[in-house]
Amino acid sequence: MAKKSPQKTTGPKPRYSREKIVELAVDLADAQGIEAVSLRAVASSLGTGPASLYRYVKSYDQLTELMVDRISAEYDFDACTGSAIEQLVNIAHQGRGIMRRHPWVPLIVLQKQVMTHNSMAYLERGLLALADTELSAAVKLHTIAMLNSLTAAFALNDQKQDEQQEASAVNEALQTGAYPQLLRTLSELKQPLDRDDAFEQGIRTYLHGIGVGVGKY
Amino acid sequence: MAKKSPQKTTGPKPRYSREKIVELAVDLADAQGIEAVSLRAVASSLGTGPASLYRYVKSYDQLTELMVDRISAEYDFDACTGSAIEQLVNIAHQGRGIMRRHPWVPLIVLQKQVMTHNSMAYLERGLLALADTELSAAVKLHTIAMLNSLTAAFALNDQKQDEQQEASAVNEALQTGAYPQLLRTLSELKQPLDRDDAFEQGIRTYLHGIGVGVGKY
DNA sequence: GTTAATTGCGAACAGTGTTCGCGTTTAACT
DNA sequence: AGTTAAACGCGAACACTGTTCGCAATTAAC
Repeated sequence: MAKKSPQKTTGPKPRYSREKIVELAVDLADAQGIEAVSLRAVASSLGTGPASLYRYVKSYDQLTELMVDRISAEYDFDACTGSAIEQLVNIAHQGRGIMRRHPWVPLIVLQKQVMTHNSMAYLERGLLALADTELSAAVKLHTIAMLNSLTAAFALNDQKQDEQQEASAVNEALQTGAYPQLLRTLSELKQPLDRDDAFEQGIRTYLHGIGVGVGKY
Repeated sequence: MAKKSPQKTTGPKPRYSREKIVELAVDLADAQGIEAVSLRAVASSLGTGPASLYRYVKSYDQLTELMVDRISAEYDFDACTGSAIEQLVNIAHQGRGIMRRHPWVPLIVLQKQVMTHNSMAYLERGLLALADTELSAAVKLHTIAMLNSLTAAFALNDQKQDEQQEASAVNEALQTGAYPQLLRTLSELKQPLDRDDAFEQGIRTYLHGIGVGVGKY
């Protein structure tokens, strides 16, 4: 029942480690954005060249998956109590926090099916919350997948909101009168919308619509 | 009231055109994926080098935005009738079809705020559908943005579903007993879920939850 | 005919992920 | 103790990428 050692026989002791590499990559991504995470940058922050990393990581793509897996450890699933909906909302809320701390996460989880331990634990915990519902297996899986995707999509919209630059070309186009509704709506804008509320309400009603809330507790 | 000509005075006539470039780029992306769309590839399918494209396009990023703008012309907004929800569901349904034909679209719209003509027309049409509701301006804008994001997120999940590879490492992990819910749910899977229905229902209940359906018609 | 603006684009630059091959280290097996 | 074989470290190179520069060619206006 050894953990993982087909043979740990010969060869020099590894000078680095997968964990350390992923940690440095995450730090780099948090500090300077995911586009700053190149194998060269990670390797050089480790004091070596890019080729060395391939002893610990199969490809750049795998590195990004491992990065997602690492931050997925930040979930605290013990804190999820209450009804099925309440548990899932809690998970989503935590996810939102995580994606705020690590803005590069949403794009990765949206495009790749990450199947590493912590990501599977996320799935597992979501399914546990749905265990007592009447939903079919297929719907359960779909629900958890969408929970994660929704959180990510929302996080990306937050980012777009923050870095929104009003290009003068857009303003010109608005003045042509081609977009009356848009022009009017923009002029009616007063306060900028509580995005935390909108998120929680969006998640809650989405889950309710799927039928998570039928046999509530 | 000339359209756009500060001066169209001197110089040789352009040999190519922005439209043709974007068209070729879209064709390439449809046929071989967005990763096959490099400036070199587009240029060479045009019979020239990459530097030539910069007379028509500011950057690779702008090219991708123009690509999205081009496929956004495939929306038929005249076909949207009925209540506010019904109109938005129709738009979302069209978006789903578009993103199925052009699988590279979701990732771009999720990460960039595309503000070109056809994309603004999408926004405009969505706001028109919401014009008679009691929603605040901020909520209206947020609703249309989420409509687009939801469609894209769903499309990406479809893609993941299709190209899902069962890595043997994952199966091993399942057999360890660390993920009982996941194991059980996967074994209970019978039919694979009608994703078209799930999409439409998801959109519909999401919109309803926001309050689009209150003053229905 | 001169001038000035615009286009086409080869060449080069700085960057990327990835592979190869060789030297070195280590442990196991004679 | 000597041999063998597996694992590690990593410089060098490869095939790409987006982007910039500079200059020749073209065109229209003065």
